[in-house]
Amino acid sequence: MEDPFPSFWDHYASSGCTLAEMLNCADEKSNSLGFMELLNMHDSAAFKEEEEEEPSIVYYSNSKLQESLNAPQTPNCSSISSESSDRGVINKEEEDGEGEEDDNDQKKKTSKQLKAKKTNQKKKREQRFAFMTKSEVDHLEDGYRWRKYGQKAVKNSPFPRSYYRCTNPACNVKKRVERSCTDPTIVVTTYEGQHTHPSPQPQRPHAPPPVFSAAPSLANIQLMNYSLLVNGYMGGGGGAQQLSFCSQPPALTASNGLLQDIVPWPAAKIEEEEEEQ
DNA sequence: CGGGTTTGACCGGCGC
DNA sequence: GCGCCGGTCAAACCCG
Repeated sequence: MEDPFPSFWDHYASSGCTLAEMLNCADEKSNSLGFMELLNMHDSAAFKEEEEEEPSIVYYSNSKLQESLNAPQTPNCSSISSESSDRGVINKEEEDGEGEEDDNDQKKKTSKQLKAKKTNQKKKREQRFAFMTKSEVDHLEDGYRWRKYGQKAVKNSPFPRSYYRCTNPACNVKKRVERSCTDPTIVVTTYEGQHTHPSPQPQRPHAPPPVFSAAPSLANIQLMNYSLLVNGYMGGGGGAQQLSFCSQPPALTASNGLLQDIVPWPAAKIEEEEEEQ
């Protein structure tokens, strides 16, 4: 089969940068394109159609890669703001200001109901983007600070799903973290929304110069999915399902830093696990 | 003491 | 209508 998405990896191969660096480079470009945005801009029209259903998934195979992404992955995106506005976000003060109850319990209930209404009105979801990483830790460092606000058991999965929210009060980006039910080493991270602030963590000093003008598309990056997703790796439990893949791995070599970490998922392992089930 | 995590409860959506 | 499930809240707790 042909590689339908050669451009990104072509750029990559000639850049001498790590994948994360390339993504970060893009983030630093004048257009303020970041990791998330780069991914989201893939066929944006189609993505918008899908954004309220399932996120797209990118698969990274090594925690090192993830660690290396500790630069903004969910960057500022002014173009999204219009979308946010039509989400009908309710000003909290406005909502809460409808009268103060003396009774705490009633207050509590009222507040919960209001919140429920809020979430209801907020039904239009933010742009979501999911990717998979092979990592031992659930919560991967991505340069932003997150506060865990919930954890739920997931049906058809022995692993709970954790809910995180960006600690910046002005930023309503959320992310969900769960492990693949079929392989505990796979962490599925789903981002929702766009950060409205820069990453609190300093950029790495040796950030390389931009090396490509054309931002990689989601499809490009999904090249990394190639072996995992062929096998329908997410199983039934994960929430993330718009799996796509490319039959051919990008022409990666082990010579470019993190790239060596992007290894094809061992099909044999998957087969083993399927036999176990 | 402030910030983050845990955890049980609650709510809405959805399928039957 | 009912039950299941995902998502969220918030009090209690933990930790540096």
